[in-house]
Amino acid sequence: MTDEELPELARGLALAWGVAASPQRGPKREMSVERIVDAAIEIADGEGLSAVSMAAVASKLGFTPMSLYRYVSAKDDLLLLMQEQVTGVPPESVRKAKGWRARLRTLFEAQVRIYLRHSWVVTLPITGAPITPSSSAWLEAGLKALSDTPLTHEERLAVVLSITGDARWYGTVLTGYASQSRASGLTADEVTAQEASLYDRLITADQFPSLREAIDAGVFLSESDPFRFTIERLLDGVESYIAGLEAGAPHEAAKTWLQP
Amino acid sequence: MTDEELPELARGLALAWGVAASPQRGPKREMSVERIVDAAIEIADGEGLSAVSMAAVASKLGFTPMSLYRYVSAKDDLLLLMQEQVTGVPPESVRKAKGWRARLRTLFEAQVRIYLRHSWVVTLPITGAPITPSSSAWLEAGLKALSDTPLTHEERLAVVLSITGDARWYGTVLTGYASQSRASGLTADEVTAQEASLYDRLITADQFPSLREAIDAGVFLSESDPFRFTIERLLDGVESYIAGLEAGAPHEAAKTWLQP
DNA sequence: TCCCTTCTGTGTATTGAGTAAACTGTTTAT
DNA sequence: ATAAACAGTTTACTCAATACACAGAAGGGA
Repeated sequence: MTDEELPELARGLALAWGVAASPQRGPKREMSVERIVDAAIEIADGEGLSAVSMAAVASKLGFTPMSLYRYVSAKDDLLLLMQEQVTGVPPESVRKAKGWRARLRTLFEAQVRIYLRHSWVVTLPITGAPITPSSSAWLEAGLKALSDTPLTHEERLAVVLSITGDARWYGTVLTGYASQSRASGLTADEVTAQEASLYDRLITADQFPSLREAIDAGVFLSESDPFRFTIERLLDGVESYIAGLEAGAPHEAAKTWLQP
Repeated sequence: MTDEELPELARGLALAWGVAASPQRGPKREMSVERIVDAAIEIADGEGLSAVSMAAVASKLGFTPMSLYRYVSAKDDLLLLMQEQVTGVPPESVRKAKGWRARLRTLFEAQVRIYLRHSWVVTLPITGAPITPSSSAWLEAGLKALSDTPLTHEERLAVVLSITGDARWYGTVLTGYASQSRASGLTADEVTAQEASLYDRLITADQFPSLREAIDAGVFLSESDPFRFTIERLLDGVESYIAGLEAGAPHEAAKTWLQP
C-alpha cells in the first residue's frame, strides 16, 4: 500500500499508521525510522525534550543531521512518532479489570505511568486531535469499558476524555517538579522544601487566609496523592449518575460550549 | 523594598510579586515592563506563542531587541509575566456565588474563559508550581470555597487542583483545534469535518469497534460540551463524599503516589 | 553487459532564534 | 562639576532547523 491512496494524510500520520511507501531502488538504508525514534526517546528520557535536536539524534546514531531527513520529513514528525512509540497501546491489565470502574481506574493509572516514565510527553504541543493508532487504541479501551452502561456515546466520550485529561494533568504537575529538580540540581524533596519556604515568605495570612491555613496544615509537604483522590470522586459521580439512569432518571441536558 | 531582602527569589518571580528594585539614577526609562508584556500578549493572542520573539516584541514597540533585556532578564521571564498578566485574579462572580459547588463551578468557568481568550497560556511550559500572585489568588479562591466543608486541607487542595486541571484540559483541547484551524486556514467546522473524515477512513469496526460505534453515533460532530458534563460528575462525587463525612463516615485513606 | 534512474548519506549554506559584550550617550547624586 | 549608574544600540556569537547540491551505491532495462 502506498501513501498515494491516502493523499491528504500527513507524512507523519502516514508513518504512524504504517502506510508510508518504502523505496525499491538505491543504496541500502543504514538507518530506520524505528532506530531514529528510539534514539530520540532515549535522549528525551535522559536529558529532556529540549535536548532532542536533529543533530543530537543523528550524532547518537553516528550520522550527520541531514541524513535523518531521509526518514522523517521534519522534526514535528519525529516528535509525533516519539509520542506514538511511548504511548503504545493500553496494557492487558485494563481489559482484565472487572467492571467499568476498575477498568477506567486501571486505564488512568496506566496513562499516568507512561507520563511519569516519559515526562516530556506532556510538554509536546497538542495539534488538534492527532488521530494516531495509539490514541485510537486508548480511546477504544475507554469507550469499551463503558459500553455496558446506560450512558450515551457522548457521555462516554466525555468521561474518557476527562480521565485522559486527569492523567495528563498528573503528569504535567509532576513533570514540573522533575524539571525544576533537574534544572536546579536539587532532589525532589529539596525542591519541595524550597517551595514550602517560598510560600512561607510570600503568602501572608492577610492576603491569602485559606491558603495560609492550608500551608500551615502542611499540605505542600504531604505524601498523599491528590490526583487519586479526585479521580475516585469523579468515578463516584459517574457511578451515581449511572445509578440514576438505571432508576429511570433522564440524561442531563446537553450544555453548550463556553464562550470566551 | 529591594530584591536584596529576597535573595533567592528569581528575577521573574520578583517582578511578578512587584518587589524588584527600581533604579534611581540614569536616563528616563522609555519603556516599561507592562508595555513589553502587553505587546507580547497582543502578539501571542493574534499570531500564537511562536510569533512571540524578543525581536517581534521590540519591533512592535519601536525598539531594538536587546533593549528589552533592561526590563526582563530573559525570555522565560517575559513568558511568566505574560501568564501572570492574563491570569490575573478570580472575578467577583466567584465570591458572589452561593455555596461551594456554585463557587467552584464559577471558578472553573472563569479559568476556562481565560484559556479560551488566551489559548497560548496552556502551551507554556510548566516549571514546578510557579508561586505567583495570581496563581496564589486562584488557589486561595478555590480553598476558600471549600472552607466550610468537612474536607481536610489536603482534600480541598486535591479538589481545587483537579478543577484547575480540568479547565486547563478544556483549554488544551480547544487550543489544539484552534491552532490546527489557523495552521490549515480552515474554519473550526471544516477542521472538525476533515477530522471526522479521517476517522472514517482510518478507524475500522474491526480494530476499534466501540470507537467506530461512537463515530457512527456522531460524537465528533456533537455540539454538546463534554467538559461541563464531567465537571458536574466530579462535583457530584465531592458532594456525596461530603455528605458521607457529615453522616459520620471516615475520610478516605490517603493513597500514595503512583510509581513509574 | 552497460548505463540510467533512483536513492543514500554528506557537505555547505541559509535563516532565524536568544543573548553576551562592548559602546554611546544621558541623567542624577554628591 | 564630576563620577556613578543607567538606557538603548551595535555587533557578534551560538545553536536550532532545514533547503540545496553533490558523490557514490544499488537495481532495472537496453
